[in-house]
Amino acid sequence: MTIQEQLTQSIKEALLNLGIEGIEIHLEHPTENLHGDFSTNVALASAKKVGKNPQDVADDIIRELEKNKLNIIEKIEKAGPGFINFYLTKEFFIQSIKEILDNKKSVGSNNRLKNKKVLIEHTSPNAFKLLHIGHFMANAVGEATARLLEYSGAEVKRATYASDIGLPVAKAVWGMMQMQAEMPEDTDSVSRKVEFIGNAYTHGAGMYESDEEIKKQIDEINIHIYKKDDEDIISLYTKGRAWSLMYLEEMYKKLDTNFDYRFFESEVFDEGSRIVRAHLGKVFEESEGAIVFKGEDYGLHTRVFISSKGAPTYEAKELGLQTKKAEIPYDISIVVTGNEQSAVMEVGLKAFEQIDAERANKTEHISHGLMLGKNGKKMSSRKGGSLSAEELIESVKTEVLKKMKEGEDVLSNIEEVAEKVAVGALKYQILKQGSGKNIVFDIEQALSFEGDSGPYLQYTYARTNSLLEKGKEAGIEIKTGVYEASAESVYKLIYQFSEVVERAGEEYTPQTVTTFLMELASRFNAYYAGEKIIDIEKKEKSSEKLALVDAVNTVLKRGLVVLGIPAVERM
RNA sequence: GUCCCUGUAGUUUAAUGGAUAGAACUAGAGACUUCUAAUCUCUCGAUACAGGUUCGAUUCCUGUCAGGGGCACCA
Repeated sequence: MTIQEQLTQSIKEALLNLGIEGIEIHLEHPTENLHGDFSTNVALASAKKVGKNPQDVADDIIRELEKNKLNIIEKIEKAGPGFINFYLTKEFFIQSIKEILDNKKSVGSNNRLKNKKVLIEHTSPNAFKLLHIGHFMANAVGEATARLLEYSGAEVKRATYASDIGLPVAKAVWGMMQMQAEMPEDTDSVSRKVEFIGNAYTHGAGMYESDEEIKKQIDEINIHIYKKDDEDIISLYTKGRAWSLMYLEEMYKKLDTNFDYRFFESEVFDEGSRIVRAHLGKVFEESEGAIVFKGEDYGLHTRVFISSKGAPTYEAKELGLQTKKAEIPYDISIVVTGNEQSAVMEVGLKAFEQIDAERANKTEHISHGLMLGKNGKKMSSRKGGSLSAEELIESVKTEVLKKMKEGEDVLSNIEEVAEKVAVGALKYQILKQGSGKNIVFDIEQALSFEGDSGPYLQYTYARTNSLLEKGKEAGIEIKTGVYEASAESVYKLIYQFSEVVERAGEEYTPQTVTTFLMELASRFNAYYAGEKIIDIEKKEKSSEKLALVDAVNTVLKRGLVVLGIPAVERM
C-alpha cells in the first residue's frame, strides 16, 4: 500500500467512526514544508454537513486518528481554517531512500495501466520535406507521453503517419525533373540527397505560385502519382520517397525515437474514400458536388471529406488510417498534432464516432503549440524558409560547444555530449510548459543554460555522477540509515517522484515532471553547496550522504528518461 | 460574424477548489587554495477587468476586453 492509500484509509475509518459520510477524501502536499508532509481538507469539507464549525470537526477527526495512529506518522496537527496536517517520521524518509536504491531500474513506475495497450501517433512528417520545428515539438511531446504511459505500466506502440502523396510531393517531383543534372548518385550521402530534394521542392513550390503553365503541369503530376500511370514520374517519385525516408530514419535516431509502425498517406487514401462512400447518406452527405460531414449537427462545423473532384481530403485519409490502426489491438489510441489541427481532429473524430463509436471513444487528441522566436514570430532559417529541426539543433549545439571549450578539461566525446545537451535544452523548453500552448524560444536565454533548463538538470545529474565516482575512488561505500537534517528539503521531496509520474501520465502533463525534477535539482544543489559530501576523515558520515546522492542520481536519471531528455554522464 | 483555445512579476512560466500565488531570466549585492561555479546565498516584482457560486477562486460559471486558431473542397 502506498503512503497515500494508508493515510486515506486511516482518514476514512476516522470519519466512519464519527458517522460522517459522503465526503471525498482529498490528500495533498502542502506547498509549505512547515504545514507538514500531507494535508487534508476533510474537516472543512464536512463541517457544513455535520453542522459544526470546521475547527471542532478537525479536533474530532484528529482524536479518532490518534487512536489508531499509523507508525509512519510523527504527528498530526490542526492548522489554519481547519486543515489536518500530517508529519511523517524520519524512519519513513530513510526507508524511502532505501526503496529508491533497491529499485533503481523501476523507480517512478506504477501499475495504473497494467495490461493496457496504447497506440500513440506522433511526429507525422512530410516526405520530400525536411523535418521542421513543429515535428520536433510533436516528437518531444509524443515521446514523453509515450514514456509516461510506459512508466504507468502500459504496453505502448509508437506510430508515425507520414504524408507521402499530394500536392507538395508533386511540387518536389516536378523540381526533380527540372534539376536532373544535379541529381545525386545512389552512393551519395543522405544529407546530399535530402538537400537536393529540399531544393527541388522549393523550386517547384515557387514556380507553382508564379507560373500558371507550371501549376497545370504539377497538378497533372499529382494525379499521375495517385494513379501510378506514368513510369518516369513514378521512378522519380519512388527514388525521392526512398531518400526522404532514409533521412527521416536518421532524424529519428538523432531524436532517440523509434517507431513500431510507419503509416503512409499513400496507403490509406483508397480505404478512406471507400469508408466515406460506404457511409454516404448515413454519416456523410453530398453538398455542392463534394462529400461532407455536417458537423453543425454536433455543435461543430462542416468539413469536406471527398472533394468535388473526387479526391479524398485529409479527413477521409484519417478514416482510412483508422482501419490500419484497427489491425493493432489497443485500449487507448492517442494522436499528437499541432493545435491548429484541433478543430479538424474534433470533427474527424465525431464523424468516426458515427461509424465506429467504440474505437472513436478510445481515441484521444493531444496538441502542441508553435515554437516562436523571441519576437513572438515564427522562427525561420537563414535562407528565409521555415527552420528545420536539424538547423535548430545544430545552432544550439554550436553554442554548447563554445561553452564547453571554455572549460579546463575538454571531454573526449565533446561532440556527442554537446548534441545531447542541445537536444535536452530544446526538449526541456517544450516540455516544461503545458502542451498546446505556444512556446517562445529565446535562443539566447535558453543557451544561458541557467536555472530552469534542461542543461541544469543534466548538469546536476553529471555532478551526482562525479560525486559517486569520487566516493568509490575514496573507498567509501553507500549506506542508508541516518537522517541528515541538512538534507531535509531533499528527503521531503524525493519520495514524491512516483506520484508525480503517475499524475503526469494520467493527465498527459510532462511539465509536472519537469517542475518536480527542477525543484529536486535545485534543492540538491543547495544542499551540495553547504555540505562536504566526501570526507575521508568521516567515512561513516560520507556513506550516508552518498546514499542520498545516489538516490538523487537515480531519480534524476529516471526522470530524464521518462521525459526523453538525454542524460549525460559528464559535461 | 461564429466556434474553440489562451490571458499570472519587465520577460518565459508553475500551481490536483485550499493556508503567505512557486520558479527561472533580467537588475543589484555576495560566495570558488576544498567533492563539476553550466553552481549557491540574499534583495526587488504578478493572478487582464467586472460580477457570481463557495467556508475558501489563478482554478468553476456569466459578461467585457486583448491575443491566437478553425469556419467547404490544403494537410
